[in-house]
Amino acid sequence: MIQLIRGFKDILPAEVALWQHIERTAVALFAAFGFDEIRVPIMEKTELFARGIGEDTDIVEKEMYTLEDRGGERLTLRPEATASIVRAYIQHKLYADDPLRKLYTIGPMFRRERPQKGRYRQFYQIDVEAFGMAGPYIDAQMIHMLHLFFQRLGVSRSLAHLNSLGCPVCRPRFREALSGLLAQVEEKLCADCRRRQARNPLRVLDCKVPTCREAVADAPAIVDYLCDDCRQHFNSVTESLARLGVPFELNKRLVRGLDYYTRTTFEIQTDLLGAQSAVAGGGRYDGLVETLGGPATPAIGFAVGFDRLVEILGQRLKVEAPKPALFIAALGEKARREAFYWCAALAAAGIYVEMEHGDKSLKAQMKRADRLGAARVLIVGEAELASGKANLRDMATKAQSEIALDGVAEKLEQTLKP
RNA sequence: GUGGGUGUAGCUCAGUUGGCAGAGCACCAGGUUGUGGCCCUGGGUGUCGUGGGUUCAAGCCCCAUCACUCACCCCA
Repeated sequence: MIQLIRGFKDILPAEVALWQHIERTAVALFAAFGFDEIRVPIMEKTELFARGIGEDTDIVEKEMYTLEDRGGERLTLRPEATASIVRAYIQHKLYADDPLRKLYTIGPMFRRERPQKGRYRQFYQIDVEAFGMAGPYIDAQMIHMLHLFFQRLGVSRSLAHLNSLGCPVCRPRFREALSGLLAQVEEKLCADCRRRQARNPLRVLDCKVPTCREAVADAPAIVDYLCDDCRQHFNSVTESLARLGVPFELNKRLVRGLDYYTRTTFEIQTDLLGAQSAVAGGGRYDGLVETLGGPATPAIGFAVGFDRLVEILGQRLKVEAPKPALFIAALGEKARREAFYWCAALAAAGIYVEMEHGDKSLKAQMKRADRLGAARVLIVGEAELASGKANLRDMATKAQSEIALDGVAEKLEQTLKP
């Protein structure tokens, strides 16, 4: 048997209702905040991600699905959506009409990691981006919207973690101070952190090895090194969140793995997913549009881990399968033929009807009608075809009435119309 | 990429010292010659993940491999 690719997943009919529910909730909420949907390809030139996400990140270094197409071009299945949306924003000059653009997209992403709970090689994200707004209000609005989204879905046990990574003015100062401390405690750091120390010292801060945590316990906090502009921006964001009633927690260890982030970064964390605590995350990336060849444009975005959300909600939220308004129990080939056309007519009229296609006993057909939760059953056999009248049974009350077969589809449509 | 755990029926899982492949639920049929749920009776629906090896004999022991899973790592 051919099995699906490791780390990939089928979303079976039983789960799809929940996926659609989440999607509808998102779409309605985002629309109210003025976000438009954009759909971008799942494959891009490798260079886009290398430049956008950063050559030194784990994603680009070892997790991308990259291939050479028949023309020798290097292509990559997208590991995230931001780079594509930024590319589209630049390529189609979406800033020309109005530099302020609020966009979202929903779709699959690909990263070749070792699968585990809440982590797949093809996974889905709801990705939201806002371009052209430099001020702190959009930061607060995004986190507020995310909060409302989770609230509407009934996600409990989750909290927004918040930090600021500064800007090209103040981050180097912090980096230097941090490097100074790391040099002092180098012997206590794990091998990974010693490697990080040189290339990306900020990452040492979110190492989970206890000895590392201890070693950097009194490391300087980046929020203490922010320049005046960044400090003011960050204060304003936290004030707005407080006033909007969004619960959050400052987390000076919140460092994110993509190079493009500046200033505000945030994550929604939960303890319901084992080691995968982040169910949504994002931040400001004021330099990315320019890096990718567009005009200098401030921007901020976040992504929600769709699969993780499904996992959190899965146990709790049950969406009922639709039940047929009618089941036609047909006995004999002639009756089945008529039933087939009645079903077709009713479905065309928007009424959900089921029938039995095999040569089954009435008892078996009644059983199936019951299992499907059909409200009524139309029973038609040789005798009914001959007399021109069939029985219509109400499954709840067991009451049965006669219905003339002449123009029966139209009559049923009237009776069953919601 | 590293480490641990698990793979037996559609699902959840038993399977002793190596000796005929099992249970519950689900499903199908019948009890009722044309009427659902409850009940009764009957039916196992299986490449014991896969491929080798040891053995008279392997679901069980050995090797390899694949998948799932948890953790590291990373992130959504």
